[in-house]
Amino acid sequence: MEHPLYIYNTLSRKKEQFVPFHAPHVGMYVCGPTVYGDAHLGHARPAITFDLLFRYLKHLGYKVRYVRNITDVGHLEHDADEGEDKIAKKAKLEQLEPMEVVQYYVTRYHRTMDALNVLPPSIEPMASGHIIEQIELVKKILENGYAYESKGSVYFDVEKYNKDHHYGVLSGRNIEDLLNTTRELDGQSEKRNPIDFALWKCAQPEHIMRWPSPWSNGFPGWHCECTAMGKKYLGEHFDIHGGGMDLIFPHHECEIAQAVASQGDDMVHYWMHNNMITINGQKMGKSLGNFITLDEFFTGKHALLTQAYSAMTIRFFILQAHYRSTVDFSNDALQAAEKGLARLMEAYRHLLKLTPSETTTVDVKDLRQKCYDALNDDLNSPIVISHLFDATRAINSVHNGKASISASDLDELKAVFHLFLFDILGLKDEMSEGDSSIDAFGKAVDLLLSIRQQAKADKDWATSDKIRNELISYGFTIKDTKDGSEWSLN
RNA sequence: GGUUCCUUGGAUGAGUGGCUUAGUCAGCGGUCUGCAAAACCGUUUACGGCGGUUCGAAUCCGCCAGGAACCUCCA
Repeated sequence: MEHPLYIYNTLSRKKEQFVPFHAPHVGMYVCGPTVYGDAHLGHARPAITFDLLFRYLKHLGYKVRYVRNITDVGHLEHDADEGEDKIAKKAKLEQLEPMEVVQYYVTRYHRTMDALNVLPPSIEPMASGHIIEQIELVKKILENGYAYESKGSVYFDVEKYNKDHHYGVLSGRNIEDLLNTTRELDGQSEKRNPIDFALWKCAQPEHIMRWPSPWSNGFPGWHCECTAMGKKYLGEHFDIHGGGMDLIFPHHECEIAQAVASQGDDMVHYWMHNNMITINGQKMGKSLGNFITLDEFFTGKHALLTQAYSAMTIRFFILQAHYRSTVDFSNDALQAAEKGLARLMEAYRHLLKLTPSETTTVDVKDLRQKCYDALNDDLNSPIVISHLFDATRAINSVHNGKASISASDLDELKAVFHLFLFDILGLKDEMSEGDSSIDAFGKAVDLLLSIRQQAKADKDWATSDKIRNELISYGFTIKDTKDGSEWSLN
């Protein structure tokens, strides 16, 4: 491979060449949502980041198995081991079965991901469907002596583990600091050490979600699901594990500890983490209450939003920043993204209609390679987009008759534009998604514009302007070109 | 307090030792146009502060200032 793919590995804090364990197969696991609320802008970040990776790896010819879990049990509020289960709390609040809450939000999550053109993963396992695998994991860790039972619950013995291995490899922590900074919380008497984390929790009498186990009727600790399900579907060693940066500690750190404690080594080769989306410089998050759901973006119904933003605008906005940078939300930034995206899409529509010439005066030769180079450099989507904007300038020049392009260059340009814009970046042209009623509607508008064209030819400016101004007042945008008028609906 | 990271022009957001500009949005000037819009061309403002390494630093190192994430659930 001439220009290999490099990705940043959180474990080494370096960009590393991507070499799969068993090419052409690639195993990829990404932490999905806990389904007790609607997805917000922050959830779109990992979904889109790893969708880009998924699409690109497939394009490179890999056979990718992409596992993205749904957390529907075991994720507790307030404190990792003492709080109330998030799903159960929501269920109680709304007087529903926990699984009704899960079903409701999973359906809505899928709909939102679909709108963002995020491809479904290969497997989307639920934690509650893998209790047996998680119990097996806990048993194994107990057998190996890295866990202990206490009042029906099982805890991971971090101090013991740290004697043989390093607890903190991923997050760059060491156990002394953790011991000094871990908060003292109520009800931790079951644990030998405050930094120990739960592998299995004995359910309180009022707790609805519970399963039998050798230790008690209870439920698995949060970190178990990813270790158990990753192993089940991707094997003891797989290539990529992704998620948000906020999961590095404790979630992913604990996953590593669980893997090492159960099988002797970590399962994961490349740990990848997307950065946060901020709002007024602060992380957008559920606990901070400063989040805006994706549905609210799509409808514009939120106090902080001055307008609605399409799913593709959101996707483009996210792809315009590198996934390891924070990105700050603002209406200005989103409006800029909306306009930029519209320009790209319009260029693509122009591209399809260009007629080739004998000679080429625009340079399209290196475009494909430049885009590959950008992606190979740790998925640098903003650079890919900047190259597509360069191409946009060339396309518009030809469209305006100020430049020419040969048939072969035109074909190449079409192929490259389509490949990167649609197939890999996963954007789509929301204007051109027509059904028959839209088609008929479009033809009617075309007819009006052809009447206007005739009026212009007759220098009947009154009629011409009336048609244009009325259409504009209905929300259309009218653009006059050499070959007639073009329209779009805002 | 600890760990990790960030600070680029009016707004966003790449880049990482010199070679060629990131790009987008906004602004300004021009071309085009019946007038506009769009498009195209040109263009203004920049690398937090101080010191060091170097022939040369926005880019490496140190210190300082400011900010963020994680250390409690969070994508």
